[in-house]
Amino acid sequence: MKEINLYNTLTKKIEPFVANEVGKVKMYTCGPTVYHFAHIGNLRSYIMEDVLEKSFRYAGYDVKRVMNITDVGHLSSDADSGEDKMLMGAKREHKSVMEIAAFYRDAFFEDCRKLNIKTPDVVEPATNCIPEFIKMIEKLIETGYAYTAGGNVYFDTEKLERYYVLSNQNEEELMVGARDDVEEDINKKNKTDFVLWFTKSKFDDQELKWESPWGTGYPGWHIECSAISIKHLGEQLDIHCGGIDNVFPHHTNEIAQSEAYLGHKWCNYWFHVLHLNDNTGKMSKSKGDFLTVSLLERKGYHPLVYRLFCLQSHYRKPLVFSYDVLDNVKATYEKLVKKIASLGESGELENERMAEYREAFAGALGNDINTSQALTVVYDVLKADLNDASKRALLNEFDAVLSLDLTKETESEEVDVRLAAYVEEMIEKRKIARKEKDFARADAIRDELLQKGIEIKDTREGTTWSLLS
RNA sequence: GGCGACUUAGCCAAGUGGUAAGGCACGGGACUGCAACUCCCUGAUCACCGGUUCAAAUCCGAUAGUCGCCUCCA
Repeated sequence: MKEINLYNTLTKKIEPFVANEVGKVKMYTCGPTVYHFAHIGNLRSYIMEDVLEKSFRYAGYDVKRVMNITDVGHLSSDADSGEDKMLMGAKREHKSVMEIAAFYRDAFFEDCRKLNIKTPDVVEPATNCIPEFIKMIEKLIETGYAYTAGGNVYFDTEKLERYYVLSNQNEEELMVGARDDVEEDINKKNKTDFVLWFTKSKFDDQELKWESPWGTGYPGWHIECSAISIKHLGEQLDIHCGGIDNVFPHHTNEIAQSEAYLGHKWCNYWFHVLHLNDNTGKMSKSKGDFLTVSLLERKGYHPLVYRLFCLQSHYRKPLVFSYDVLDNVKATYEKLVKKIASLGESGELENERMAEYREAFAGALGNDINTSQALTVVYDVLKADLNDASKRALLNEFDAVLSLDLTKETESEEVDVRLAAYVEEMIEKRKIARKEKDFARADAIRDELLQKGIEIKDTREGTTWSLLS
């Protein structure tokens, strides 16, 4: 097992990762609220969490990873006035909530597939776990950590010795109206209390409702993650991941309710990915326009170019998106893949000398998932005094974590036979023209092909052609 | 108002006390009818000020700028 050092939001320090159970990592990820497409900022988190998971596996750990799908209860505000995001999505598209959930869940995993993000071992929709939520809330009421008011069930943050474990907030200084569209919920005893179960939502058209001891209603957002994590990973969690914005209140509330419920410490490490910004600030779905993977594809960027864009930076740094930088990364990616493709297969594996690079790569990952440094090791390998077979083998191992399809055989696309024949004929004509030094004609042929989306290149071995994507 | 993060060449970025990795772009060169590809060469004293130290991009303090969170958000 190789050592992994991680920044822990809980302690605000980089510390060596020590699992509860030797060699095993129990990992939980806050999944998407499936009311709309994911934008590339959302996906930055999932890419970096994917790298984290794969880094653990590379280091020799056995990982069990769980992710929820929020398909109910995520309101636009935690106050009772908040509107359910799922319902907003359904109204917007004149569909049922279940249709919306299914559609955007599929879209999310399709984006993940394109970005080589591994699907977690367990993916659990919140609506599958209503009995677990109810069980947990019942115990919290029994033990005095929760109360009912105005028909809803609230968590009583005053009962905790320490509520702000992740962030150094001061209750007196909290501004409830920091966002001006948020109304204060008058049922709460403390302004940091949060809803565990809703029955009195003023939105009577809420489609999804369940029976509960407190009346027909639906669960709050925070309870989902706690209950789903405990359901699949038990009472001890090694690491919990999410976007930085979840530190407060979502993760703070998760800790509050989970530890109140369990009666002991719950999760040792908290991993948070910083945001992707654009030049106007944070990317946000509620701003209107947002960037999606398919939009990048339509603009001619392979999704893995975006993955590389993320890996080039560090997960704990704010990253600013721009097409200029993406163009840069696109060139980097294409050069890198081409260079690797030109490696031969010859030679016996030089395991002794490969060890140095394996260590450097593992060291970069173990250094708080320093992906930028890990990429440098890729370049070091390419320049190393190793035979091609050894280089290939190393890059193949590294790609288990980087997942950039570095060594993937570029499968020759099925090309229409007649098109191929036509292109070959044109190339032959151009060859003759070039021989006769009729370069105007040669260039005309090249332009004609280019207009049809075919690019030709003259190499020492002759002229090659490819379809432009 | 409170809490927190960041600031290294045109851009991305490594660096966790011993005198600045890597990548992309630009420029120069080789190759080429030209172009593309490929190969070679080329650049910074680390936001600013002060301090600690034999030694600081790296530690401490102050200043400035950028950004995030403070119940929509990954």
